[in-house]
Amino acid sequence: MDNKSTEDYIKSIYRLEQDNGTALTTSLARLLGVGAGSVTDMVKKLSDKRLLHYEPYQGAKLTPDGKRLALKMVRRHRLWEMFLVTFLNYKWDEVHDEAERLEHVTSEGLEQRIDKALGYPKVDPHGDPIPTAEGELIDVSYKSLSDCNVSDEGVIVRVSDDSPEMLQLLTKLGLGLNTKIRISQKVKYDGSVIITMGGREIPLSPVMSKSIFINIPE
Amino acid sequence: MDNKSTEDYIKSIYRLEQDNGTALTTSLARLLGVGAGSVTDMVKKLSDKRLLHYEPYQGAKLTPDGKRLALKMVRRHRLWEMFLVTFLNYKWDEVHDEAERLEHVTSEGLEQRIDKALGYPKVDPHGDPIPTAEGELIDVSYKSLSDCNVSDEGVIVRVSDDSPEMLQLLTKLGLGLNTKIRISQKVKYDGSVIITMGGREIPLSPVMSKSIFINIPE
DNA sequence: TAATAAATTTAGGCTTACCTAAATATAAAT
DNA sequence: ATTTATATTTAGGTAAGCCTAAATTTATTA
Ligand SMILES: [Mn+2]
Ligand SMILES: [Mn+2]
Ligand SMILES: [Mn+2]
Ligand SMILES: [Mn+2]
Repeated sequence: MDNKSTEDYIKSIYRLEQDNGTALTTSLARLLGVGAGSVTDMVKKLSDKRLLHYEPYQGAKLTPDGKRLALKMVRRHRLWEMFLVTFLNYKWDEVHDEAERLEHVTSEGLEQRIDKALGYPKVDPHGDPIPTAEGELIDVSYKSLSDCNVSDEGVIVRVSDDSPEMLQLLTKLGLGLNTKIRISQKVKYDGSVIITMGGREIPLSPVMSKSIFINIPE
Repeated sequence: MDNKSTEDYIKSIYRLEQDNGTALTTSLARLLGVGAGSVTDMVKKLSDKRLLHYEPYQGAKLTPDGKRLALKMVRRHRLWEMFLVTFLNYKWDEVHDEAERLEHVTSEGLEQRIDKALGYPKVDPHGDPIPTAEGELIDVSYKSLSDCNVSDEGVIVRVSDDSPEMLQLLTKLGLGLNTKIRISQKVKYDGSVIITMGGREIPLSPVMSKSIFINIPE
């Protein structure tokens, strides 16, 4: 009945299920940093608790209860990230690990007070939407730079938050949420994308350009 | 190697050792809400980790390492309490349980930022001193109302924080930190203490008067 | 001092969340 | 259709942190 493990498993399963339709054992093991055998064990337990459906060899899918829990944890994680940035002067590359721990010791009341103190924010410091208290997640599917075409223009509305190093690099380049940029060239040779921002040309690697999302006004 | 248990044991041992010179098994068990046998187990493990000295039947005493850890946890606990009151509008009777959980997921950096955001506070919302980052605890030994004499006068500087109910009652009576009061009568019959505060007379039970501390200017 | 009571430790068990290695199932390649 | 490779599950174990009940030690009282 450990909170932390259950909650982290459910969050990871949620993510994998969103991306791939199902959460396979090995992907989960990699994401959680545990052995495959451990995952099989745990997934069975979570299935007993009716947080997910488990079909041997086919992976896991969350039940409504599981999804509710996942969204609650995502909400707490993102609220904490926002809170740390807003009230404690954290940078956007420093908040993930802290939130990863704080999310598990957050009461209903604490969640509400953080939400209120922040003025009920809609997105976290990386532009990821914050699920509502009722578990609604507004699915904003922005285009990543690698999916854009030359001369597309817009503001950065979201960046992938899985690498602090990448976030630091963006900061160094002067790129952040709300930065206005334009796609000036797509390099076929290596998949790079070259953008212009305030007159400067900035080349971005394929991985980088998959991690940055912009909103293009029609 | 769980953090939470280790840290809560060490904190409790610290408290018992301060009060009684040693932390006996049964007191610890009562304080932590576990069985006596469990305490014996755990105390041996903590002894192996050199956080305390354990003499069978004689109880436990913290080593310097143990004391350092205890003070670190007390510091984090009290900083969190102060933070919740100052930034999230918690009342003084609502912060203890939250802090009890948050203290275990607090990195060095988070501790520092909370400290800074609060302007390096010296005491928590109950008037308890906050140990410094270096582990210094200024020992302020104020007199409890039950130790005062009739016509003693001063301001409330500390209240015991182990009962939310009691804290709520104080609030209802209009008593808080910095409230100026005077001892108007000591009732021998039942051990009550009657105080005056802003003209009003307020009777306080023996337990209550042992829980309120004032500073009497010479 | 001997008997009794209270506190403490020991012994045997349980659950959770891990691990590793062996067995098995599924998918890919010949 | 086999063989081979990969993914997954099973089996057997471990360490924490807890429990209860029995044994033992220490303290109290007669
Ligand atoms: Mn987490
Ligand atoms: Mn984020
Ligand atoms: Mn605690
Ligand atoms: Mn306090």
